[in-house]
Amino acid sequence: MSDRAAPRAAVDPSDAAERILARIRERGGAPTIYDIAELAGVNPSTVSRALGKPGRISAATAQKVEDAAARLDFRVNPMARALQTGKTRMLGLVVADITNPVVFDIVRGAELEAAAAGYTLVIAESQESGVNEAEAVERLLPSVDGLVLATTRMPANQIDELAARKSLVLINRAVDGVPSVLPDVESGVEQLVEHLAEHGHRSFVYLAGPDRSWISARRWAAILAAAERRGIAIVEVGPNAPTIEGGRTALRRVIASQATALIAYNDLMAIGFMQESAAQGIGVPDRISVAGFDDIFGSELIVPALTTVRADLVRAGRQAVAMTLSGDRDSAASAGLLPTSLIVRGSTGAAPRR
Amino acid sequence: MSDRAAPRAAVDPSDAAERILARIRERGGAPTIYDIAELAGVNPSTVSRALGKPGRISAATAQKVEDAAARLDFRVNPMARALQTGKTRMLGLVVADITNPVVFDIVRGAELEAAAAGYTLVIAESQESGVNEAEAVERLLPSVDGLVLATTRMPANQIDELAARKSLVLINRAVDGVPSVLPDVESGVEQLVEHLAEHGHRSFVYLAGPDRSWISARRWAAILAAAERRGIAIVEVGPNAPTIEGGRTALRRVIASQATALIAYNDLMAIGFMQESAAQGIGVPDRISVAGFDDIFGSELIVPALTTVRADLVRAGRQAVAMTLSGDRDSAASAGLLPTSLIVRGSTGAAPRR
DNA sequence: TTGTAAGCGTTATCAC
DNA sequence: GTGATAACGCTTACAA
Repeated sequence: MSDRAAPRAAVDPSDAAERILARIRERGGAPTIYDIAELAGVNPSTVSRALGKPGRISAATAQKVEDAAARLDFRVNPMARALQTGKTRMLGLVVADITNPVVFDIVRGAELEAAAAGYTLVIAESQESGVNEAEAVERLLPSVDGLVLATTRMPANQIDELAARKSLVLINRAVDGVPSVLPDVESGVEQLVEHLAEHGHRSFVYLAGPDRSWISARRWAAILAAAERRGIAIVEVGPNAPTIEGGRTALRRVIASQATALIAYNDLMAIGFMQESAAQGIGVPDRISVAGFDDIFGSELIVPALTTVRADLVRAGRQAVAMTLSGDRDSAASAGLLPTSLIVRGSTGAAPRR
Repeated sequence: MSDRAAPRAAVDPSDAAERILARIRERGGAPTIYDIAELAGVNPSTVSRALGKPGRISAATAQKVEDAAARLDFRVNPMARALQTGKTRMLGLVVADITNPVVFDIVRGAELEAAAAGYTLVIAESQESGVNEAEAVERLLPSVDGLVLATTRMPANQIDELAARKSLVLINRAVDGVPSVLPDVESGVEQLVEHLAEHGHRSFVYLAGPDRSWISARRWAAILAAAERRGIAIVEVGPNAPTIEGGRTALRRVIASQATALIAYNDLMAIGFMQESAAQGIGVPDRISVAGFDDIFGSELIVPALTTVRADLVRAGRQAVAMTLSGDRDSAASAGLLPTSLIVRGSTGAAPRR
């Protein structure tokens, strides 16, 4: 081994590091691969390779580079990398309303999956407005490698256009040719309608969500079909705001229908409806049974606790991100539907006797 | 006016646009300022100026550039801009637990303010773990211009270090020399303790939050002082997980203390405690009064509804982002404390007779 | 007011 | 296996 140090290499390496660190501090920036290259005595391109693709470099050089990088506390500049590669390693997630409990689980799932893949998640809120949503999408688009739209309000053609530009995945919305993560609405609805039918209910109201909500239409279709199959009377009341307030203000119209069971577009509306019922002295479930969708936080706190159709939203978030990253359009079909299940609680019971 | 077109400029401008668009499509990228420059017949730097600093360009040129940009559907590449300027126009927000309702409002406030300032908000979750938090911060750091840490678990020295590197603002945590947004704990606590005292309570329990939670310690200190001032007996029970489960498992220890009023670190714990009380047949507020902090979604749903100390968390989020952007350390002092207020609901009532 | 040219920190394409 | 060099798309002195 040529262990004897070359006489002219007598510079104290830790001194060199100090000198470089001082220079970095002085220019007030972060260390770059040039700094590392200098300290390790190699070319910047070698540093890039050593850090980026471990295989293609000699073990000795790789070690030198890694040591130098650690010594200088180096982190790659994501902007510079993105500029060169065209990949930002960021993902966008657009949701309608961050304060809606339904969204939390989606966000968490997406965050988990994104972080696991080394991606950074950027979240934007549309506040239930299509215009805001389009703006948010435009703002995010140049910075992200892919986009997840949860319960989007955008028209199908806009979505198509978007999908052509970026890897795009939809949650709770189907558009031909665009990958999406969808709950198996039928299965949960079937259980719910069966549960209500068993309790003697022969007349339902569906309290619809917002006007152009794809998923609200989807739920309505499933409920309608299941009710028809059993010869149960059903009407759709709406559209309504998908909020507590939306549920509250619908009370009178629902009661006027003389239905004995209410299925709300989501738990928030069901909760609003129940609050207003309580205020008006209308008994739940004695006078009317109430059910919702989503099983949000709060559904088991309210009295009576809310019967609801739950979907695994954390999984939806994870899956959407995974699909966005794979960029594989065909996986959309193969992904299948997310299972849903009925959670029976106190807000549903026997239909009142005529 | 020299209105007559120069003979050699006879190229159909819309043709030129088509040609450039085709080229862009072919190379599979987004339009750049070079494309605009070509179409508008000016230099790229002029495009940059026209788009970036409207004042410093002739109206005619500015118009040409804007038209060309619109025609090509141009958007600046944030990465390229960031690389040059060192500013990413992104802000990081690190929260302990996205699914904790307290966090929603902070997120929404931060999002609102960031969007208004043209910044993009990047959210990371630490899942209540200091290690995860440090990781998330490191991951975010190179991509953001500033950072907001909500209820951080990081040690003060790490926070100091961070603040030296980036514009940093804390929510619900104070560290010397680092700007922070803090609630006026004393005022809300004073109201709460007074409310309980008026109802005859002479013995309290404070159900503490996590071990190193600065804000839990803060609340305890305020409660302790207010109780002492009135000669009310008080003990701290904990630390506990700041969750429903944390509240549930504390029931026995709280009851054993024979206190007549419980103040929980947050609403989640208070709700957990009440759920377990109900399960054990312990009446709230007949046997023990319960109060929390935060006024989360769900606090008014549970029965009895929860008495709680509310702070304006949306405002906290907004303010934190605004402070991060201003980068003004002194504004920390001038910002003052966020007002808090007591929301009295059914979970607190008269102390049981001895 | 506008053009010229350098540079931000990486990665990719060549050579050697 | 490693070094030189040219991009990536934008901003910004400095010239003109």
